[in-house]
Amino acid sequence: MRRSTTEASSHTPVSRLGLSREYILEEALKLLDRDGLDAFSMRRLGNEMGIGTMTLYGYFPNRDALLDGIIDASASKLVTTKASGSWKERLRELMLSLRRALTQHPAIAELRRSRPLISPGALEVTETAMRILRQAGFSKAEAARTYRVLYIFAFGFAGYGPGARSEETETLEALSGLPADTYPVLADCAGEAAASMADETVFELGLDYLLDGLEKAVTGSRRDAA
Amino acid sequence: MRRSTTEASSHTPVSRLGLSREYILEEALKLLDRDGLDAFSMRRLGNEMGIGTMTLYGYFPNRDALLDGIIDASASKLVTTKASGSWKERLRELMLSLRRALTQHPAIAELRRSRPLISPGALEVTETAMRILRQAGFSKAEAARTYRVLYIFAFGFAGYGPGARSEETETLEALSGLPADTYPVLADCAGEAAASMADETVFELGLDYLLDGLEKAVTGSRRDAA
DNA sequence: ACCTGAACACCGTTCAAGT
DNA sequence: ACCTGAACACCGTTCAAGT
Repeated sequence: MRRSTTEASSHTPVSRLGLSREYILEEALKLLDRDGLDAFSMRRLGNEMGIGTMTLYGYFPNRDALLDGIIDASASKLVTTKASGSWKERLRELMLSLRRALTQHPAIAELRRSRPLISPGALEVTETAMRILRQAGFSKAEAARTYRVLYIFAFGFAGYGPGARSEETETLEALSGLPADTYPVLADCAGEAAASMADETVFELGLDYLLDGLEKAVTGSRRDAA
Repeated sequence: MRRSTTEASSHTPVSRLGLSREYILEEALKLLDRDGLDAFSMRRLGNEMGIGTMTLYGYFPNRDALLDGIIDASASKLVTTKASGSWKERLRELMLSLRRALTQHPAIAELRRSRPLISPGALEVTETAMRILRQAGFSKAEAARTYRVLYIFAFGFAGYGPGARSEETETLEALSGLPADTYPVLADCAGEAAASMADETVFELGLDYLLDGLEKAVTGSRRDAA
C-alpha cells in the first residue's frame, strides 16, 4: 500500500539492524498474543528482539503509540469476506469472520478496550458492515446503531467470553461448591454453567438471536408502513 | 452477614487505625471508579488513605486478592430487581438493572475481564437470571448458554461501549477525516457513527434484539414439538 | 541517521523490624 | 496484633551520548 522510499526490493524502510515499524509491530503482536497485555512491556519487547529498549522509541513516540500501531496494522488484514446472499447472511458471515480473527489474535480485543477506533486500518470491517446495512435499506442512524450492537457483542465475546483465562475444571469446582440454599438454581446447573463458559458456539447463538431480532424489527416496521 | 468477633456495635473487626477489609475495599472502589484501573496501585491507595502501603498487605495477600475482593463485595449489592411479568419482561428488567449498576461502577466491568466469577457474592445476578430462564421452561444447558449471551452483551457494553474513554467530538473528527474513496459508506455516515458510539440507548436496542431472537427460538421449537 | 546506557519516578512484594 | 520502612526486581520515559 505504501510506496517505497529509496530501496527497490523492500516496500518499507529498513535500518542497519533490519528494523522497521512493520517488523517491530509484528514482533510486538507475537509477544502480545503469546503472553497477554499484562506481561507486555517495552523492555521485554526489546529484550525479546535482541535490541536496546530505547531503540523502540526511535520508531514510536511511546508505548501507547506502539499499541495503537498494532491495531492499525493488524486489523486491516484480519477480516476477508466475499459477500453473497441476503443482508442477513452476509452480515452473519462478516461477524463470524471477525470472531475468527479475534480468536487468532486475542490481543486485539484486549487492546481495543478503551482505545477507540480512529486508526484508518481498523475500520474495514465497519465499512463493510455499514455497506451491507445501508444496502439493506437501513437509515444512516439505524445502520450505525445496529453495527454498534454487533460490534460490542463480538468484542465483548472476545473480552469476556471463553478462552479468556478461566480453566473449565477450576470454574466447575467453584460452581459445584456453591451453597445450594443461596444459589439453588445455579448449584443445580453447575455443570451446564461451567460448560457454557468454555463454549465457543455461544457466539453463534448470540449472533443469531441478534440477527433474528433485527430481522423482526425490520419486517415489523415495514408492516407498520404498509 | 458475618458475625462480629469481640466488638458489639460493629459487625466487622476494626483495627486501631479504623481499618477493616470492608473499609479498604470501599476506598479502593472509589479510587478505581474515579481514576480507572490503569491508575490504580497499592502505593497510591495507601497514600490516598493516609496509611503505609504495606499495611494493606495485612488485610489482603496481594493486589489481585484485593481486586477480587472488590468484585465480591460490590457485585452483591449492585442489582436489586423485583420480578413481575413474563420471563421476557423480568429478564429485560434484570439486565437493565445490571447495566445501571455497571454504569455506576465502571471499574467492575474493567475488573471482571479475565477474572472469572468464582466469588460467591458476584453470582446473585446469575442466580436470578437462571431462575427466570428455568421457570420459563429452558433446559439447564439452554438457560446457561442463553445467560452467557446476555452476560457477555452487558459486560461487553460496559467494556467496549460508550463512556469508556472516547470523546465524541474527537471521534467525529477522526471519522469525518476518513478518505471517502476507501470508506465511502462510513464517510457518509460519520455523524451517525460518532453519535452511536456515545449513545446509551444502544444497550436497550441490542438487548431487545437478543430477547426477540430468543423468544422466536422458543416459539419456534414449540411449533416443532407440536 | 540510528542506536543506546544511565538516571528518574514509578510499580508489587518480601523481609525484618517497630509498637 | 497491627503497622511500617528499606530493599529488590520490575516498569515507561527523558536525556545526553555514542557510531
